[in-house]
Amino acid sequence: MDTENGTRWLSDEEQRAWRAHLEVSRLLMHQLERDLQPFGLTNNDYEILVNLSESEDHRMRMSDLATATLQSKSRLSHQITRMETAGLVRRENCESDRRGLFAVLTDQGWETMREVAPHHVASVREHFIDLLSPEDLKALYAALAPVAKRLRTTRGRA
Amino acid sequence: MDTENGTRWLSDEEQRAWRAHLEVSRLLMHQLERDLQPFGLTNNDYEILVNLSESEDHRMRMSDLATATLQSKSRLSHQITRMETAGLVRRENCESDRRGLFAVLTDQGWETMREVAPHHVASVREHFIDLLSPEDLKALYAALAPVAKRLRTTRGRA
DNA sequence: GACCATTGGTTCATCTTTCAACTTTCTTAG
DNA sequence: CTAAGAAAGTTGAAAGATGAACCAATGGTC
Repeated sequence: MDTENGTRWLSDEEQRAWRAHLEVSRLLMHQLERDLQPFGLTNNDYEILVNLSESEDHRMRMSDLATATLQSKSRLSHQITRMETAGLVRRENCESDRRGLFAVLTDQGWETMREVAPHHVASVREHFIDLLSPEDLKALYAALAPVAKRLRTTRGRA
Repeated sequence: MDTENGTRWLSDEEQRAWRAHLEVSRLLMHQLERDLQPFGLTNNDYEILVNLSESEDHRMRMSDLATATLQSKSRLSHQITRMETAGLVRRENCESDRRGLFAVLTDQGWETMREVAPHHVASVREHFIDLLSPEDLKALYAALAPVAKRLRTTRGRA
């Protein structure tokens, strides 16, 4: 116990690591968002496109997509509606489960992806990856992977 | 060049470090938000409270607060309005610059802070800090500090 | 094979964020 | 001194996010 009420406050080392993580994650998201802006995409849009691009037949069930992108069903539904009107994606019925829907990449969506991906990767490199040494990368992954794992399982309640 | 069009795609090592960072930052924010919810605060609220608590006289100029919390003036203005109606904060005029305003912590705001902070720290420990070894912490900071620095200066255009 | 809890998705109301327009005060150059 | 421009904040409308309520379709189970 560090203080009279038993709270274990953060040490300086802990504090600065924590604040660095916080600051980087926010600034980085903003920067990536800015770099996507010229292409008329948001980070959310892009993430959906990535998921669909990497999937069998360029399609995913709504629920799976929601899980993969860590969004609520509701939010994803709105998001897909927007992307649908933008022509990047379309909804398609599911034969085997008639409640279900697929989100499917359109040709235009795929074309957009092919055009934008290189710029996005460049942006990730410029603002993050290329600023880290190979050791940094290893250390980062080693440190964060367990955190991610725990958060993933904790999710929904702890 | 890795491919015909000259894009330097991410290696597996790079990819997984990048995705780990991404995943942690999102899950973590959600978790912290959930843990603040019982106290009726959002992450944004809490961050404002922290900034004001740590400031001289528990007050900050709106612009400085906006900069410190990486928010737009507009967003901060709305945010403070909400916190003002919640009784956590009040606006006060600035003598020396009559365009300016201070956001000032109310007694209730300070009391809230004293009550909530221990829980928040516990949450940060449980979901992040305590999952990292001292070496992890050092490595994390060493890796991220330069990234943060660059993003901070890059901000607004690159 | 009828019932009921689950699952998959959408919708509506509400709250938050964003963006551009606007007011007031300050600063500075001439 | 004064006019032009910058800086500090606010405001309002439009877009996005959240959460609860809702409607089907499914999958047991008795």
